[in-house]
Amino acid sequence: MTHFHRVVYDCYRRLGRSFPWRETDDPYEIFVSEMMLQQTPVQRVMGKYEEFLKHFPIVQKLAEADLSSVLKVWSGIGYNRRALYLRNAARKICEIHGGTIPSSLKALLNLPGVGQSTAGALLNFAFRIPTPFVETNIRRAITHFFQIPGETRDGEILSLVDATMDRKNPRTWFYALMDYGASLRRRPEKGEKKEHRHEPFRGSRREKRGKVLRALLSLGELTLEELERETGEERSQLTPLLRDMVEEGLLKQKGEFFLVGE
DNA sequence: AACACGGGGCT
DNA sequence: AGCCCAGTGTT
Repeated sequence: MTHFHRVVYDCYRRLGRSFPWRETDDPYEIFVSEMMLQQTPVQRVMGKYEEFLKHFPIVQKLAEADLSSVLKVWSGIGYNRRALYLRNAARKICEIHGGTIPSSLKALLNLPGVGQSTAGALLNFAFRIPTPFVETNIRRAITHFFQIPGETRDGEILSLVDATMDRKNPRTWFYALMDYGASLRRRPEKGEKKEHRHEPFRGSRREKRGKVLRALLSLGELTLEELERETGEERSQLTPLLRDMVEEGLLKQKGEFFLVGE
């Protein structure tokens, strides 16, 4: 038990957070939470998580689901392509792994939408296999405590995570470490890495994509003309955007109609 | 290494 | 209007 451990665990006792996905041991339920939490505030996930599991309680149900039904529940969380990744990951889990969430890093990384961070989180939280990983709260926790520059490479952060993690209690340790990191928001160190800045959301291509998706989810299938009217966007803006969304598998085109699904 | 990808809440 | 927030896939 080092000083670092004492600080982190002490913080956890004082202001550790409780979430539905921290109460379950079901790897599928934890998997869903990790996919939702990518680049998404915890508070927002809280509002959708239980509803999502009510609609898709087990991985087989999600695997069978139409993309439109998944996106209807997902809508509002953001980064809609993650819903497609998640549904497709569920299919792959059913086809290749017999409906069991895989517990090896290699197999997890082969699932769509699962990278180093999500795979690491899953191994620790769902399977209690101690696995170093880096995400924003862990980065903040490590750079703050060890007083290293915010621009420090993930590789170096990762080796510090590896060197300091509590291998006997991986799940609790990473909850504690992430909560410690979360408690440090709002008072960044001098050299804190500036998260790459976004364009304004208003008027952005992202916003247009969101409008298109919402229109198609609520009205079914629409022509280009109808989409122009429903979203209030110009055809010249809509056309390339629709082509990309079809390409990504978010939308499908049947004749002159566009609809949600791949 | 740089980009694209949502959207709600807060100041 | 600008900033923040449990990353991943593509180019």
